[in-house]
Amino acid sequence: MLDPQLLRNDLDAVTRNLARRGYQLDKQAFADLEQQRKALQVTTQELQAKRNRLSRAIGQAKANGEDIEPLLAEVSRLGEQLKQAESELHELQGRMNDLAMGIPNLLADDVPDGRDEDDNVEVTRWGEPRTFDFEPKDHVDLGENAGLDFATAARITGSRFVVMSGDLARLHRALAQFMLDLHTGEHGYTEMNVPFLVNDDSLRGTGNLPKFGEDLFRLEGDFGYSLIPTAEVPVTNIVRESILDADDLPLKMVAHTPCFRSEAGSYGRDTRGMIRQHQFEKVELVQIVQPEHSLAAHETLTGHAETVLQKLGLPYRKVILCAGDTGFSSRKTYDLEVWLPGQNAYREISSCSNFGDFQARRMKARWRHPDRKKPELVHTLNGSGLALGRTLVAVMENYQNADGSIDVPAVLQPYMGGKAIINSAT
RNA sequence: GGAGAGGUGGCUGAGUGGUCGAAAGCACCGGUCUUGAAAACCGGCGACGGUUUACCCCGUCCCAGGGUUCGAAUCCCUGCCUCUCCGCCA
Repeated sequence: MLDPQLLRNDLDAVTRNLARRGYQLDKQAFADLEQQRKALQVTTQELQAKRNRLSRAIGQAKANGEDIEPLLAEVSRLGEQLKQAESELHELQGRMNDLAMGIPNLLADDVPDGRDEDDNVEVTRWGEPRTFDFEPKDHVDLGENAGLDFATAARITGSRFVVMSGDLARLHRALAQFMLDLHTGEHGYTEMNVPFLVNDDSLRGTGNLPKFGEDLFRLEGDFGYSLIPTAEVPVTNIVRESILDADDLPLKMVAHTPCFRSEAGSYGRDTRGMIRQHQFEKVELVQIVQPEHSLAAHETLTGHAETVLQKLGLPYRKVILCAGDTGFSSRKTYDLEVWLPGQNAYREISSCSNFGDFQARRMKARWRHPDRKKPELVHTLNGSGLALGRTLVAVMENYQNADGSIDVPAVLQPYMGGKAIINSAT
């Protein structure tokens, strides 16, 4: 949510910034609502003040044994009027809140202009895509008889699921272990294990609701819960409705969770293989920081995700998302795109965002500045470190041999019982 | 699933219809004292919103949402959560 003061006092600047995303804020409608709100709130509060005064007078008169009938008569006339004003105000505030909850975050100044992913700007590139002396396969072909089974998953559940088995299942697990150990051991994150089902307040807090409900899997029945689309939701909401001390910050948390996405609206995209699944796993980095540190934290957090790729020896590039491609809640986002020989392209494997105070305001997540009295909003950030399914794909495709076997990257071998190669015919 | 108890400020915890936004303690902040610190003493100390240059003032908030009443932390209803006992269960 944006700062309501900013919406009132600098509506033009807000509108201009949002327009960069292609979001059109109806300035006039908002200004009209705001004017109504102001008038209605003032009269309502005046009525309330009068009611309170008279009620106190009744209490005193009663205590003194005086006649309270005249006072009762006066206050009874207020009742209907007040009830009316209160419910109108309530309704109006609800409408304004709904409107505010649907407005995306303001973009950081250095976010480049652009409409969609084609306008994202490359920042850096790491590693050289390997040149093969044979025609490299993609992970689907490589996994065909080696432990990636899409047909069985389709029978068990449906499309966009996979069954992994044997060494590939273990490699997938090894990746998770490796990433968790790296982030906890070298990057200073605390490992968290969190619920995979969340309530609507949490989803509103991170910005998945009210606008993106169709992307979620929602439970039927009495529980109004949804499957998490990312660990960002439960982990960030750890600080919802709390006031943190300055020395609690920064909070750096890492969690390995499954992620569930309906992928509504992406029918026909990436239908082959493991790139876009309804269920995948991810190691997620989340930071809760003091506002003045979020810019720097965004860079280091992205660096932590990059370190995973570097240690795995996977070529990648880092891009900054353009205005039109930056997510609803984000001020600024870097994507890491890993090289996939099977697609002959760089594909997203991590997304690292700075949300500023946008999520914090929705969550009422605050901290106390040691020199200032009032609680202030924290800043939140997160990034994939990394998406496991896609990392498995990247390892398979980048480390494949002509005979279809796959070398195990050195850093993963300890997690594979020392195995240096899998899917070997011999 | 059954029975019972309870959810009050950063924390503990009093408060069962009328100046209660709420006693007290802890924590925290300022001051006195001290070479310094501690202790002691004095004072301050909730959040959000409206109005305002500011002070003031006003409103809302005692889990959430409804209701009763001139007036609700206090009474009623619904939901959520916590604890205890029993049952069941990985």
